[in-house]
Amino acid sequence: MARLPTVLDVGLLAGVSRQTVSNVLNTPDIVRPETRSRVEAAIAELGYRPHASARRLRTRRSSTLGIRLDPMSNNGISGSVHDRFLHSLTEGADARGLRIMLFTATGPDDEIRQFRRLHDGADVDAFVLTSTFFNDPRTEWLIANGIPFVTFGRPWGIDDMNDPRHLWVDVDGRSGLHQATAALIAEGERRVAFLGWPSPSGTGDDRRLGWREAMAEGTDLSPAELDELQPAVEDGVAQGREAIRELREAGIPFDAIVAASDALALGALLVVGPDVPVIGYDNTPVAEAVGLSSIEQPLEEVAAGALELIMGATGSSLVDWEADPDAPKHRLVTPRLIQRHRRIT
Amino acid sequence: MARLPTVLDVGLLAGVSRQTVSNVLNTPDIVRPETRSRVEAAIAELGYRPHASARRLRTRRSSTLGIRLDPMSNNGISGSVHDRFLHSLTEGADARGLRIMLFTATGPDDEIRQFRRLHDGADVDAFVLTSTFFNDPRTEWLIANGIPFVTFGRPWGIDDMNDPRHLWVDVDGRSGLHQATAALIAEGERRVAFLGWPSPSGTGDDRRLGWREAMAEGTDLSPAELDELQPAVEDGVAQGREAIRELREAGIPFDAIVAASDALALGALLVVGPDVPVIGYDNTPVAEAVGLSSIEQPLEEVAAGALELIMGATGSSLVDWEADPDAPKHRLVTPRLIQRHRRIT
DNA sequence: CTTCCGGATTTGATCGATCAAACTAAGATG
DNA sequence: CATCTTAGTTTGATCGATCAAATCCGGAAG
Repeated sequence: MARLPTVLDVGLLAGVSRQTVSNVLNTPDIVRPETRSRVEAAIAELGYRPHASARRLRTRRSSTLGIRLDPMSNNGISGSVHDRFLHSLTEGADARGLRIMLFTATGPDDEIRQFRRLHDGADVDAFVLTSTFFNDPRTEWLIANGIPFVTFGRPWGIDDMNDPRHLWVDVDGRSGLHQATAALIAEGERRVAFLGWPSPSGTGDDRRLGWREAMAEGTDLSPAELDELQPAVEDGVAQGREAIRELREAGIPFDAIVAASDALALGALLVVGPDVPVIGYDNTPVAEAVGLSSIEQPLEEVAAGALELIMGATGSSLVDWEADPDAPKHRLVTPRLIQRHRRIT
Repeated sequence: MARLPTVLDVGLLAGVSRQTVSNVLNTPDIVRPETRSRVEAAIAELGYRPHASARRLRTRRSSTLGIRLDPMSNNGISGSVHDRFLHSLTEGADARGLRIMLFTATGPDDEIRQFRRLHDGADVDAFVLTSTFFNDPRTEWLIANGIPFVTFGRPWGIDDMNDPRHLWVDVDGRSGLHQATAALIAEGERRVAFLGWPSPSGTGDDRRLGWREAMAEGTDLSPAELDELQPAVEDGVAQGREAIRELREAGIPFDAIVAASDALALGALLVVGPDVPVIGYDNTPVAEAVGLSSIEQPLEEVAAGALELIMGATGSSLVDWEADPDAPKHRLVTPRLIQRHRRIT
């Protein structure tokens, strides 16, 4: 195979220098229109493609975002969330001329090792983190090392959610649970239980709060009664099933259930039978398949928001925070309730 | 932040030249052990990381594989297959010092455009393709342009499945359906229907064949009777439901169903009730959640196989086929049946 | 008519690594 | 003792692009 054409070849054909070709590619507005079109014709004729590595070496920018592929999350049910987010992110990145590079890690420490490797090797400019948790060492490390990143998930446990060095996008789970709970109350249910995760869990506590608020607004249950109606277990179908079974055996009556995840909701479904309404969270394929109502997260919007925060509204290079301190630093998007009718007993 | 250390800095500290540092990194065996450990100490002390782009520019190798992120496949149910494959692939790649770069495309033509962009830009060395289909233009183009690739899926519709220029790994769906069908026959079922996809479909026809063979071996049904028992519809829960409904309305009796996908199987489940056994394909989270028996594809093995075919048993650079014409060119792995008991009516 | 200005373009240097060839020193060979 | 070999290491050139500074040129200003 012949050598691929370079800026020099294009320049020779168009009768200009390499730099002018480079200018046509990067700063077209400073090139005379006539020259520009001549260069563009030459590019097309030769089928020229810029050599990404050469450009990266010189500019010290990779135009690539790194993202860790989650370890097959728990039961696989909510894996579709990460999957959908990743897909939207890749599409949005493509549209901006960015690339997405994947990696895996065995835990937070290993992930930090990967951060260093990929960043120092100039493989990626910035990282997108998912599943943030309390006192996440990853974000601390990235901030300390001045490496740009954006998280899908709020900086739970940090005093200042508005730290300008920590960009984040998140879904307002509190609103989601509020919607779900309010919808059940509107249908006449009174004792709506919340099947959630053990505290502290940023996401879990936030969702629980939405439920409590809706209950306080729409029912006359006392705080003590609410406390009884909020079993907390690790995520999973089996765990959800057991939790609801125990709630029932403890003699605590409930009319309906809202859950922190579809996996928990499914576990609940397997216990309560068709007459007790259950609402899940994440709107996974499983929820759709069994006819489970669920909260849909607008992941396209989350992905678009992540890109906007880190690369600007339409840019393909990092936003310079020093220069533009007023740029937005986070975004909270609102999920919505998807109502379905049941197909499982 | 200070400038990152380079090979030169490491060499200065260790008292050797840049090239010796490079040799320690790439061909350690030609460096005197004593020198090597001195260099390694310097590397550790400075926290040196090779600049990936510089290396790529010089070597013309990116040590990166490109893979298209599938457009949210059909109903999202079987999306988990691609997801799991991608995960295994990324882990295997990490272990070899390779990276995975994602991209999306709106269709085969657009995907070919991306191939050219990523390959000419030296972003990736090779591609991993999924979901191959009849007369796939992508593989033709890649072969014509001499770009290395491996497919997850056989080259359906091509005369020569052993074309050494087309590396592939696939799961033996025929064996999977044979297992499922034989298991049902062993349990005493006789009229086992096959709910599949319209022909021609490489994967679909292959799976159907496994069913027919098992039926021919284990029952006395005539070919004409079998023809009646194989409805074919596009993939999807609704389509599966309708197909089985029509089969029933047509007055064609059946005792059990094997399906070409979990989505179709789930559709069937919604019609037949708890007494008719149904077996799906892909062992998705949905199957697990509703207690649907299904065929599990060993995706770790598929991913490992893909890497081995293209990079050699443990290598991190492309296998040179000219030099080693006897290297394996494809691999067929066997799936296995997962038996469950039903949770849906 | 000369000088200055600014837009358009070109030239020289550089990013960080590896390749290819040259060099060095110690041991083997005749 | 001079020459050859070879393992180990160094030097010069290069990959393809962009940055920074220099050059060119036509028109406005004095």
